[in-house]
Amino acid sequence: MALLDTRGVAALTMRNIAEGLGCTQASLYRHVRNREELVTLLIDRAISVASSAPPDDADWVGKAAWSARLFRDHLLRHPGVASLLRGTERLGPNSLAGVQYSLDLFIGAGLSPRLAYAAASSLATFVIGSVHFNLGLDASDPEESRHRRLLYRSRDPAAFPLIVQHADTLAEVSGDDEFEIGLNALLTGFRALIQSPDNTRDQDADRGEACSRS
Amino acid sequence: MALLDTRGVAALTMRNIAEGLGCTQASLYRHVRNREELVTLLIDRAISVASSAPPDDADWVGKAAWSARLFRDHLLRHPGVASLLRGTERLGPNSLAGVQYSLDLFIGAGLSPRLAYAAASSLATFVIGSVHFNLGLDASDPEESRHRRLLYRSRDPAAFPLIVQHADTLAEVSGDDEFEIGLNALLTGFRALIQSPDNTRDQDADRGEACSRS
DNA sequence: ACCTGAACACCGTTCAAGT
DNA sequence: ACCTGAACACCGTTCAAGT
Repeated sequence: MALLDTRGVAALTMRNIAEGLGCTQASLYRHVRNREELVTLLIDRAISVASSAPPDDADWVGKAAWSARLFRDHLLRHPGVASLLRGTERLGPNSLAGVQYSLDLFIGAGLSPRLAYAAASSLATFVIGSVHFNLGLDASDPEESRHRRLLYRSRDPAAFPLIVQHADTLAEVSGDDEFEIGLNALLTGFRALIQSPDNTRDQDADRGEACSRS
Repeated sequence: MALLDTRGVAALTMRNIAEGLGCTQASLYRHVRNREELVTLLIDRAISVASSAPPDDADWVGKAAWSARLFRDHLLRHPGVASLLRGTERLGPNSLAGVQYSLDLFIGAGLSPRLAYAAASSLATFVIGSVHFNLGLDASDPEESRHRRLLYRSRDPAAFPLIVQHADTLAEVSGDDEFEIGLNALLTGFRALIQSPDNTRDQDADRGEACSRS
């Protein structure tokens, strides 16, 4: 039932689902406990993406970047799916397949299982967050840049001097640009993590950075 | 009206808001067009966070990390706010103040305005996405790790060998760990971006606009 | 100008009653 | 066992009518 692509997330009601399946809304509760459970099942099924493998001659950075772009493109093509993605869904089989793949990649690159898991989670967080950020904007794509330029230009120069000064430049930065630069930075950071000592093996002794919170 | 903290996002209905304000639901539409407009106004007001400045003796990496952690802690303390955050809200004055601050930081560090903007956006994307990922989990914090361990352990070893093999290690990685490692990687990547040539000035900016200034 | 009461068209969920 | 019809308690939004 990935036909929320056609009418959007707002139309994904129990009544509409039942109509599409040719039964009444009450019947759905015989197969599913909540609407939330139905959504969880739907989401995991909709993430049958990373099936196409990255080019085999690429290094691990290239493969990670390739998969991340593939995942992002898939979500951008199916905004309804993306708007339903929360963090609780790491349990479905398709999500776990993604975790398994990432672990394989990052452990093979030299990270400890712990760091590989954290790196994979960070990457997924960034990809999903990046799509969330650009959800309502792609529809108004041609107007979007102009709108942002006008918004930035008309701010108070005393309060936001840099925004006003560079309004034209900032307005031209697309969601793709942001994603590519962030993706690159993340992978560069992972590579640095590998090259530094003490991180290829797991020892949860405190590292240089202060990780403590209040 | 940040009293969605007490009852959660599901209770943020026009009827409840009106009751809290001592009027009827219909009256709200005299001051606001949609529920969405009300939410947008509410969100920007709820992001009056970064008011406390980072320590002045830190370098730009330290300041960026400090602000990112501050923002994340604020969102974790107010889950209702975080669950309403989408990407469309960069227009409010408080959000723009965050953009202005980040631009100041990254341009001062040596990035071009374009890259500084993309870096700031990536960082915000990561912070917000990280909070989204951990939203429903912090409540069940004590049980969460055990639950994940059991889930990972019971998977099919043929399909998810690495997950099963390292189940105990992976289950112990907390949301804080993931965030710290991703944050570190992002900032490391930004630093590498600065040190590489050709990035401190804007290449494809042929316009007369000055792109770097004191 | 601002507010009210009442309605409209929805929503998720439940439940006795059918077969 | 599975489905149905009808109801319940909500929701966002609108609008004639008040003051």
